[in-house]
Parts: sequence; C-alpha cells; structure tokens
Amino acid sequence: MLKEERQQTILNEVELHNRILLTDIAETLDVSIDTVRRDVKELDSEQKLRKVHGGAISLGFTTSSTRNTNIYALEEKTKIAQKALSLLKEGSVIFVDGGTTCLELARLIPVDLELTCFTLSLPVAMELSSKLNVTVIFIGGQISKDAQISIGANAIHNLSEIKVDYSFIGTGYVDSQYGLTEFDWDIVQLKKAVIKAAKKTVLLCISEKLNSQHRYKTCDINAINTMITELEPENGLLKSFRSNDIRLL
Amino acid sequence: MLKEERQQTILNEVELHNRILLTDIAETLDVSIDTVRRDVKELDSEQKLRKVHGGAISLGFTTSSTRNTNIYALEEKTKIAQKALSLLKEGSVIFVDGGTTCLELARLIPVDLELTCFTLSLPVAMELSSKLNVTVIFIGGQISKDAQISIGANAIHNLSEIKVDYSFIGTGYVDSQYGLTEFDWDIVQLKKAVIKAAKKTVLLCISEKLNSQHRYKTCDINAINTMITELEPENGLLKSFRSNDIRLL
DNA sequence: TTAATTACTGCAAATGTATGCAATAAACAC
DNA sequence: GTGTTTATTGCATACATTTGCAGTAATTAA
Repeated sequence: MLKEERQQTILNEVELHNRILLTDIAETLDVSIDTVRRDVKELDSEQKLRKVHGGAISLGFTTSSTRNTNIYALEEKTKIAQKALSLLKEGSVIFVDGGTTCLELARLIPVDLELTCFTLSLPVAMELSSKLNVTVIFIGGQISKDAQISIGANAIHNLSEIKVDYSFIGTGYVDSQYGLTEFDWDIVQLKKAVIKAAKKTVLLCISEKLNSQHRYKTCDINAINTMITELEPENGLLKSFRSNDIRLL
Repeated sequence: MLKEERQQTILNEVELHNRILLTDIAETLDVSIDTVRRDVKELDSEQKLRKVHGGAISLGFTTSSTRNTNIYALEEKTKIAQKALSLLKEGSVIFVDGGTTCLELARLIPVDLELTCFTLSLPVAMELSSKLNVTVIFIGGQISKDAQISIGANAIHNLSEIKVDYSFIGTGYVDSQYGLTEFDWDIVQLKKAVIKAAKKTVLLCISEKLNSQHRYKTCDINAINTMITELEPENGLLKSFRSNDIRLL
C-alpha cells in the first residue's frame, strides 16, 4: 500500500468520525503504530488534521477562519488591540466584548498565553477557540442578528454570576462629559452587567468616536479604569479625558 | 512498444485503479522499472497524474478525497439535511447539534420559515444568525476547541431547563445493536441531556457510519424517533434498523 | 503517587530514486 | 544508402525514503 493512499484513508476516517485513535487506524490498515504516528504527524504539519495524544481530530472549521476582510479602520483597531495585549498576564481571567476592535484583540492573543476568556460574541468565541491555551466560556442567551452576540435576560443573568479581572469592552459612543452611550437599550443593559462583572474595565475605542453621544447611557466615564485609543496618551484629543480618574494607553 | 503507447497504458491503469505501483507496471509492460519511472515522472510534470514514492496516483483520487470541499461527503450530508427540513413546521422549537451534517441543515433552513433554534455549536449559531426569521438561542458553557461547541456542567444544566419539539443530532458511531456511541465521555453526557430535552429526537447520519461503534454509549437505538440517512428507507443497509421502533427517512 | 499508555529516538533492512554510462534505435542531412 | 546526431532504454552504482523494532522519555489515568 502506498503511503499517499494510506494517508488518504486516515484523512477519510478523521473527516468521517471527527476523531480517531492511532491504534484503531493501525489495526484497520494493518501497519505498525509507528507508521500511523508518522503519517498523522505529517498530515498535521500539512494542516490537514490535528494530531492529539493518542489520535487525531478533524480540523473542522478552525481552518476556515472567516476573516472579514473589510473592517473599518483596521489599522487603528489593530494598534489598540496591541496596546490592550500588554495588560494581559499569564492566567488572567478576562471578558472580551463583541465588536471589531475586540475581535482584533482576540485575534492577536499570543498562542502561548494561558487565559480564561468569557465572551458573548460568536465571532470572538470562534476566534478564541483556535487558541490552544485559552479557555473560552460562552455566555449563552438569545443571539442578536446584527451583532452576533448573546443578549437578553438570560445573558445578563449569566453575567451576574461571574467576576473577571479585566473586561475589554467597546462602545458605540463616548464623551468625557456624558460617558459611554449606545443606540440600543438592550445593549446598554448588557454592558452594565459586563462592567459589574469586572474588577477593572478597559475601554477600547478609536479616536473617531471621542466626543460623541447617543440616547442611552451605559455608564459614567469614571466607571472606566483604562481607556485605549490608537493615539499616544499625550495627544491633545485626549485632553478632556486626562482630568478624570482614567489611565490612558 | 512506443513510448506514447506505454504512457497511455500507464494513465489508463492509474485512472482505473486510482493508484499503481511502479513495479507492477514494469512487469505488466515488460520494460525496466527505470523506464516506467521516467514515464511516470514525465506524466507527473505534464500534470496527468501524481507521482508518489513507489508509484503513482490519479489526480481525481487526491483532489476529491482530500478536501476540495471543506466538508467530507457534502453531497450525502446535503441530502440528509434536505430530508430533515421536511420535519420542520412554522413556529417549531428545535435543537440543532454540532457537526457538519447539522451545520448543513442550519444552512438549508429557508429564510421565510419562522423557527426557534437552540444550539451549542458556534458555527451553527453563526449560520442561523443570518436567518432573519429564526430566533437563535445559544446554550452557553465552556467551549470545546475540537468541536467548537459548549460542553461541561454549565451547558448540561442549561439544557435541562429547556424542552424542544425536535432535536436534530449527529453521532460519532451508530449500530443497531449497540445504539449510538461516541469517542468522548463529555460528548455523551451532553447528548444525553439533549435527548432528554427533546420531545422527539432525530438522528442525522450518513450511511458510512452505520454499524460502527465506540467506547461510550449515548443511548439505545430505540431512543431515536427518526433516523435520516442519505439512502432510501427501503435500502438493504438499513434492514437491521427497520425492526426497531424507528421511523426511517 | 503508580501503572499504563503513548510519543520519540536511533537503528537496520528493505525498498525506491537519481545519475552516469553504454548499447541500441530512431531521425535526419547529405 | 551512409554517416552523424539525437533520443530511448537498461544497467550499475550511490543515495534517499520508508518502515518496523527496541529502548527510553513523556503523558495520561486511576
């Protein structure tokens, strides 16, 4: 039997059952376990499956990262996410909000960093689930179609039962006077619950949103412990935020 | 024998058997192994087959079997999903499991059908969240990296608090004697909770999985109300399932 | 913790591959 | 036709890959 042929069979089995044991395959194919091990190792390095102790599992969707190519102001958001990373310590327990900036943060988390992350956002959860050292816990609830996040009483209730070191949140609008505001009443309720569940709240926000406001209020600007924009902390645009009890990054 | 003629024969053999050994061909054609090797090398560079260590394999074999589509046996799974759709009524409350077959079901739900869907699967939730008339409720919990689904006590507890009309589930292995079995203990616990939460359980399963089994048991075959494969219900492969109290689709 | 299983390493035998060379066959120019 | 050139083929050799085994390290489960 050709090596290629054997590897095809292995892939086939993995795709079919999502998971296989090396010993099972070895028996099925009538080759030594070493050979199967080497094949699986090879297929793993070719990104055709994932090798795990004792067997192999299908990649499933992890490979097809649905990277939305046109994120508005991606460069700024990446810069913000980079700064936010510096707050993360080994073993931290954090909450990551929805929104493109937070998604970018999720994307940039180093693979070797051990974390526990709570989130309400489907895309963030998808992204984080590919990080081997990150424990992901999804706050369940009804899924909002536009934002792809859990909303509603159930989500808020679930949030009330957790406590995290940092919560990284975005906001629709922010103003040094009026604080954080949103377009949606539901979202405000949710964010309040998030802030309550966090020892420290970190706001990720591109400078374009500074000094804007809307109908419903999430919290005062003082409720934010750290605010991260793509600007240097000394930048004049941040002047009005400097007087407050906020750390600028 | 002409070179062209010989190469045509080689191609024929490859197409016919999907793979060949160089030694076999050399013997069949009564030429030296080196000649065959050179021929195959040439055909490979002409993209007419793929040369591998010790032999050659058909191009079709590799492309179709590896992953020219992301999903293994997509055609069969689509057929299954189509059949499953016929069970859905306006206003139904259902549960949709993880796995590619169930994802396919989620994908095929018509946009004008009003439904309430519970799920533990991130990809299924993503897919469903694009359907305007489907209310999606995600069962929260720790996210399993392999399957991208909620697992653990929290998920199971959340499941215990719901009741759905139909639950559409997949399985790792199924056998008319041993019932539904899985590789993972955790998954079994979860599936048990899903079955408990459903008035009727529908198993989606491609025929390739029939009569296979593994370590941990989810339930007896009788616990399934409807079983859907890509085969006609009259097909002989389903004989052993027909005696049971199951509706075949 | 211990016991069991699984993974890795180096090794040797078998098998497959690449290359140069010489013999032969085919193509071509004259 | 004849001589020259070119391509094809098989062989010998050296080199590379594949595979199973044995011993040891690492990981997992109880």
